[in-house]
Amino acid sequence: MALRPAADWEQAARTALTDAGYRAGGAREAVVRLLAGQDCCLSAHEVSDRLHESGSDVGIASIYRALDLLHALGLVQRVEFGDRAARYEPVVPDGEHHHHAVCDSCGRVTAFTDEGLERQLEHLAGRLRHSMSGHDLVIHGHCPRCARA
Amino acid sequence: MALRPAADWEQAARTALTDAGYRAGGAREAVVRLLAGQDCCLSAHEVSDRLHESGSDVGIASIYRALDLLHALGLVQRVEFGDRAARYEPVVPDGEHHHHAVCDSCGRVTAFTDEGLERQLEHLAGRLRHSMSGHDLVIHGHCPRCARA
DNA sequence: GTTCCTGCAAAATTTTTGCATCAGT
DNA sequence: ACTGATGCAAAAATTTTGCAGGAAC
Repeated sequence: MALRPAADWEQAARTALTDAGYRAGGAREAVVRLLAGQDCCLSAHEVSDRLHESGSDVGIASIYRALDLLHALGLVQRVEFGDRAARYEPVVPDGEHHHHAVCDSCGRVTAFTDEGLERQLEHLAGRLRHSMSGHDLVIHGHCPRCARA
Repeated sequence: MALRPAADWEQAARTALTDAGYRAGGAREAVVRLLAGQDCCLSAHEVSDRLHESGSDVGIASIYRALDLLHALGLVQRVEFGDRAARYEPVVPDGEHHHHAVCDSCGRVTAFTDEGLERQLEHLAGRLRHSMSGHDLVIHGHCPRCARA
């Protein structure tokens, strides 16, 4: 299942940041560029590693600050898999939203979408009279490969 | 929405622990007793606070060990709300499963159940050929009280 | 030139582990 | 008695914050 990364999320994020009065520094820029090329979530540590691999020596504090800001602006979603590390992934406005199935054996993460599920969640939020700015569903179990073993 | 706590979860948990060869120590016993009287999730810190309030001076390490063990045995479920603290709640076998809506304003947590959602998740896991030992859905948004403001 | 951004280092939080001691079987 | 359970303290992992220097506007 190839979930395409946000083709123009990068530009949208930059515009949103500028519009909100933020300047274009090197660290935040690098984080935005990295996330834009990503089709699933990354932890702060993973962001740091990848940036260092590509020669961008961005401090971990700046990464956390960038991710916090992007989250506050609704540009990234925060996901937690139960391993005590927050992960972040781009949010495509009006675009597809995906969820994650995590294999408790090998750690493999399978992203998936389901239109019916999204509708059901909207319906649920309505029933609870709870507005919904986002949602985070994680299925735990065993991936096809590990289940066979 | 009064989600009844697991009436006999406490006994079931004790049996499961004994059957798995674990001894009945004071710390784990206290954690099990506290969780049994709980209808929603508690963080390790909250467990510690409540136990100390009721006079049980249980070390935080033992609480984490007890929660880890209960989780490994499938007796408690782990939930994360995005505030970097894992929460734990009893799992009632074959019983209802509930999810959580978290208010990003006031932090209030609303637990809810939805039979249709459960069915849909089973269906989804089947489609992904991913076994499902548990799942964790968190809706973020504003509770009725905060949405009005 | 002012103000925000960045990186380092230190701190705060949450969770895990080592180890000596204690308790359950 | 043997072995697992517990508590303390130290360590580890993740995230946040203070601050001085540098960059964007």
